[in-house]
Amino acid sequence: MSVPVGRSPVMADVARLAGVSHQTVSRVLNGHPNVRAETQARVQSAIEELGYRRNSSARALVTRRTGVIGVVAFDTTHYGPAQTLSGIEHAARADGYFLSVVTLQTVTREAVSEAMDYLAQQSVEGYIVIAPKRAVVEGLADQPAERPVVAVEGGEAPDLPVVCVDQFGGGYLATRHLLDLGHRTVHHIAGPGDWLEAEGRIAGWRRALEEAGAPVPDPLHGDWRPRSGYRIGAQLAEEREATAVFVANDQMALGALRALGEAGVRVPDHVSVIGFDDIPESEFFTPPLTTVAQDFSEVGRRGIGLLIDLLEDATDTAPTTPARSVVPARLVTRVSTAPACA
Amino acid sequence: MSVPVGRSPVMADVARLAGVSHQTVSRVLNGHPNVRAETQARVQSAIEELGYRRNSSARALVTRRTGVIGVVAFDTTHYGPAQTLSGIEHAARADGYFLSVVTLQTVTREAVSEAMDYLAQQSVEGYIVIAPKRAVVEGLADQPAERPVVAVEGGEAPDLPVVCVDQFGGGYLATRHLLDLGHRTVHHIAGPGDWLEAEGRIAGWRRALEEAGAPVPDPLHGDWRPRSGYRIGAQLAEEREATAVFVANDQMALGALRALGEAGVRVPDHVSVIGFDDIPESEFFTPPLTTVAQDFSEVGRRGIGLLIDLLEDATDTAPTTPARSVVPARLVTRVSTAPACA
DNA sequence: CTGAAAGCGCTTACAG
DNA sequence: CTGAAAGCGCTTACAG
Repeated sequence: MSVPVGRSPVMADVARLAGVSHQTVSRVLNGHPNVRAETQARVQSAIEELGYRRNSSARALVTRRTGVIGVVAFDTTHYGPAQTLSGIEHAARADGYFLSVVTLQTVTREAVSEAMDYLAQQSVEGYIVIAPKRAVVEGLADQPAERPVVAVEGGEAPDLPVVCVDQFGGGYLATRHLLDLGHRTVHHIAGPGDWLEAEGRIAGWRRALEEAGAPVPDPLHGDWRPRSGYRIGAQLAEEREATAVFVANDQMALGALRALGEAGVRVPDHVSVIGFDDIPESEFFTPPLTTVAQDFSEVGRRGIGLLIDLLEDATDTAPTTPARSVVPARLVTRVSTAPACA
Repeated sequence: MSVPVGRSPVMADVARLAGVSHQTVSRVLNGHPNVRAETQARVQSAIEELGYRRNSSARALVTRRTGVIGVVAFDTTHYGPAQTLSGIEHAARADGYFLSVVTLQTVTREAVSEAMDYLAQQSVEGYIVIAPKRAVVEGLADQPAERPVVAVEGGEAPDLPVVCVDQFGGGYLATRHLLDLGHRTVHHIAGPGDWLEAEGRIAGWRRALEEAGAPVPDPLHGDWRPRSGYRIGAQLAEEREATAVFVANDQMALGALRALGEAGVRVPDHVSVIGFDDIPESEFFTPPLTTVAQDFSEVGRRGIGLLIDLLEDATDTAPTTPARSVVPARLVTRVSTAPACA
């Protein structure tokens, strides 16, 4: 054995065993064409015999590429962000990149820039930031940004490449569905005002209403959690005005469904309810929830695709307008929506 | 400016600006004590002026430490794993480590060892593997394992340090709760047979039943998803035998609740149902679900703690028995369980 | 097709 | 308290 015990083998060990120089080993490892087939085979078997593995730090030091993408996500009892993260990871790995992840508890501009700073210590090549709030996106645009950044779920970010689901289209779709069912108007339990997804869904809802010449009630803001949907649902039940409610996510819809049920309001007989997200549970709500599905995996894929383009594009000509990719939303019809009572 | 445009500053640039050698800069950066306060201040301000950031690859090359922990998680529409990952991340960052994450679609021995291989390319210092199936844990023990590995959710792993929630205790708690309510016995909708969590919960359930001298029905296996709970719930409703059902997770409990409701079986009047996980939705199920909560953040924290101990322990004396840390489960009483009808 | 030389940007002994 | 020297393990021109 030419490798001392207790030390992992280095390129020179492989070279010695194969009877070549370490440059030749490097060539083989990097798929360089100018290596004789026989030499290549000898090197390969030396690599396997030794269980050699290239030192990534040494390689990164000279190539100036770490192959690491930094991801800023946030702490989630929510379905969407978790799915998005997973989509990002799969896409990154398929392209041979590594993912270094920081998850945030609070979604503030400061927390995000702190997270990016932390990741910078690890020499990430670029960032994917899940940026669901306006302040975060704006903070992102302010960053010195020596590395490319792609915002995911970032609404219409000012100066950043963005991938997001078509929240506006989803809100429009949901509302249109209810109007088509003959409802005079549609009430809206919205997300918190500073979330871009909430904004987009509100805008789509409003547009559909306006197009139809329907009255536009004030949106009622929850905090995404079931409890807030419950509270607002109870209020709606008491007012006895709404016949159709578009809820900005399935968790709040669950709460609303429960409040309605407790108040003796039957869904969909008395009131139609539609959600947003299509979480795995919503099919088994009481009643099974009509909702709007988002393709989170696709969002992840496109986000990584965009970032890698930025990373690998030789054409370093700064694009006049940053790329922007919008994934369509899709209506999932179940039984919580029905025609308006005549 | 002593730094050419277009190149990020290196230690030598800082040294030049501060009028010292680059070793002194290194000392300041590493908090080495023997640096004159005045020198240190000069170096610090040079660092800030230049916006200098240490090259992590160069550093890792010589220290042989990357500060990166590899995490193998799996694709999750499930609540628990996502929370666990988040707990791991926070704990790691608090200790100054980075997390490189691979998420798996399929939980097989091969997929896990492939993922670990992928992470090895990045020179991770150790691994945290979320290993919820027996085959995975066993595969882990077989690994060459040049780096420390901690299994999370790994039941009673043969030869690995493990952190997990007390599934047995949780199953026992749930069953005991139902027996204490006067039920003659408790039926069990279990998870898939090859999942360690499912096994642990079954064992706890069985023990509670046996201790009470209650009959032990066959456990009915679902696949964790709502639909399987629905199917089994419908079957139970038809048989009209069960008065109390312990369901191995909240998602299946949701399905069961729905099937029971459709069959006209009232919960908890006719049948009591208890779940496991305490997902955010379960409080708003119909009816709100009594369940068993797991502290996923604590699992993540302990997992990282264990791994870092392994990484940093100077006392390299191989412990005779690998560490094992069990996080208790906790009963959350809501309204889906009630005393047995007399 | 292959090897000798230089260098990436740090840290670690070793002097002083 | 501080600096000159060596070296971590690779890749990249440069020769041949």
